[in-house]
Amino acid sequence: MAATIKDVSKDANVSIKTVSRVINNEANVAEKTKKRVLSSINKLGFRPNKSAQSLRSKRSFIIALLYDNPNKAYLADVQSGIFNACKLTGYNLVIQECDYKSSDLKKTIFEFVEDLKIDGLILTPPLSDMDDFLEYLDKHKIEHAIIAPSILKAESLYVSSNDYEAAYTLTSEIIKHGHKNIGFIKGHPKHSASELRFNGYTDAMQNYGLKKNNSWIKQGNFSFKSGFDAGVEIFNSIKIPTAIFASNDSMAAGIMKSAQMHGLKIPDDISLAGFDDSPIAHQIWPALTTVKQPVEKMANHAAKILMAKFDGLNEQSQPKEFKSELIVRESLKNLIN
Amino acid sequence: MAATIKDVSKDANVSIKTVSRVINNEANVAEKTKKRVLSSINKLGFRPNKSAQSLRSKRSFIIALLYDNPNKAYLADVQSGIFNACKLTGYNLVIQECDYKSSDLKKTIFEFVEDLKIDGLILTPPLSDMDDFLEYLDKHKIEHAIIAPSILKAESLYVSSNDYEAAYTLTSEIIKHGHKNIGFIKGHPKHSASELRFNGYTDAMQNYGLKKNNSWIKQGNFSFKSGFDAGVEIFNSIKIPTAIFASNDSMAAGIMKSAQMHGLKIPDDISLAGFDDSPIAHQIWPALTTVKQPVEKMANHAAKILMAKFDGLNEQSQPKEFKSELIVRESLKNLIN
DNA sequence: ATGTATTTTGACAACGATATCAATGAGGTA
DNA sequence: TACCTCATTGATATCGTTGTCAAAATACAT
Repeated sequence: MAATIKDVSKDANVSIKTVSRVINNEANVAEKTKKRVLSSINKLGFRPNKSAQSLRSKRSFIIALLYDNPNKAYLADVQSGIFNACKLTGYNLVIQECDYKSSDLKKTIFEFVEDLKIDGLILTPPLSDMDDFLEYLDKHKIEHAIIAPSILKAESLYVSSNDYEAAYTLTSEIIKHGHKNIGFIKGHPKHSASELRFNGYTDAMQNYGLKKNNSWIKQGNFSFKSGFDAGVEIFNSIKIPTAIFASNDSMAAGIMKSAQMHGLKIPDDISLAGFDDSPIAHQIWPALTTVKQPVEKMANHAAKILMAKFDGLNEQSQPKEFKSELIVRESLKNLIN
Repeated sequence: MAATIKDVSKDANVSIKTVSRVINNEANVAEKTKKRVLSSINKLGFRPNKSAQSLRSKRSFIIALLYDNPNKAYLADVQSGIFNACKLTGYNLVIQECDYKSSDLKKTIFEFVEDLKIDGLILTPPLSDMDDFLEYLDKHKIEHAIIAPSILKAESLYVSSNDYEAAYTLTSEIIKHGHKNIGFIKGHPKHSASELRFNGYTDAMQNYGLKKNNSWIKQGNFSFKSGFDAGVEIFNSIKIPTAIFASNDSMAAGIMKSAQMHGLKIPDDISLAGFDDSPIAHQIWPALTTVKQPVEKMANHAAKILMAKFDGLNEQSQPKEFKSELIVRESLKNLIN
């Protein structure tokens, strides 16, 4: 039978309350007492009963990851980052898939949080940008950390990446390779990253004095198929660009496939660039020039600042922006010389 | 403030115990009483406090998914299948990444299960085949359902797919396309599927009177890189096969990349086949001939039979074998005529 | 009508922690 | 010594359920 506080208290010859104090690292326990209690805890292999803790103290040491049908690799990275943060602190992770369009999203999540006494949530796009949902969480004092929100509110916990800059840099890189006719595939309209990336592209084009051609700019939704379809449209048009920048790698892979089916060689006939550095970026040939986002690290940090908040630690609580890294691979042709 | 059993019992004018009986669907509650209680529950919006339930009854209505660094798409599918099963029953899902090589795997999982009062586990390969771990779970009466174990024990809960048959069928299909020189890339040695798939290949070759060539048979580990490396080796050898069957799609994609870098055209110079129908199978060009496993359905069923067991339902509890589906795409050339 | 079996119900303890608040002890001051 | 303060400790109530077991109500047989 597992040991209880009572057992420990007897063994250490103190009251159960004192043991509780030690467990919870409360102030005002004499050093000597604390040592004695800790050694009893160790000796008996005592681990607090989480249900009882949770019942009394209304917290569970569980955090939840909320997501809506994201890219699988992205989800796995996020999850892994959070999980590793949890391992350090002893928190557990439950996952909750949800439908951001559902009318009872709020109710579902509220009950989920209440029932499990979830200590806090981690939100991924597109939930990260649902203002009324975020407001609802605030109103009901449901703690949460947001991954990649579009609006960075100082008072909220979030991690973000420099999507705009990275897209600007990547576009510049394409231009520096001598390209002037550059198409763009937009991402999912509900993901804030889509707009940021598009803006990065737009501003770079403008600053280098290049003109955008609207027939080379297509709306996608981050899926392979949407990239493929966009590719088909573009390649069937009268004049095709020399390079296409897709807002993520899946769509870039879709374009690559449509190009290849169209008899176009990459990068000789058309250069491509993606975003995210998902596995597919280097699993196709030629490998994609792309931008690597430290997704796992971001998620890890999101979890850390969330949990730090529970423990009243504030030092780490600053929102943090993570830098992306440009990865130049074979899919981009140098037109100069 | 959320309503408690006490509130309901007052409202329905019964004892709290009777309310508890209704909540738990226990026998021997008069129909009339039950109705009255249910309507009070509804009226007050009562939801049982899980911490209290868990504390008293030692169950949590939580199941856990255990995995060790699998393919990301596979993980996402498994997770999604389980999650959908949970949604129907009101269970929650917590995920636990673990290291199958770790020496304190047992201890970690035991404490995890005890602390959270986890009702049951779902195991994915390679954990599905760790006999001493499974024995340990049995010994400590930790309920679990196993996805794709190699040894199908009648007394345990599992779901499996027909890897052997599917590999046999796919190999036959390759042979029927006129191929005689067929290479094979083995999967991760700790995953039982690896052996089954290899056996399917071996037996098909034998039954069609074809000889295996050991320099075309390479050990991989299901990763893209291991496929790539195997491809490099094979394509650098003096004589190359006309087709290669890789035990999964990632490795097949790896081979494809190495082939393309080697200047080989697919399927004209070399035919390829994979296994799993992961996203990459159709995101590359030419798309891979492969075998589609109903991973999500399998995981869904695993979760269902596990939860059915908790509720004493046995009807659904039969282990179930799921059938894979052959998907012929462009990566396989017909050599006949 | 009576006794017996069975169904239905409720009073109260228990699960294992934390919260409240009062009691104790140590240290300092007059 | 007597008094006060503040750190340390413990007795007991409490969180919201389910488990135990006995009482009450009902059904059934004689």
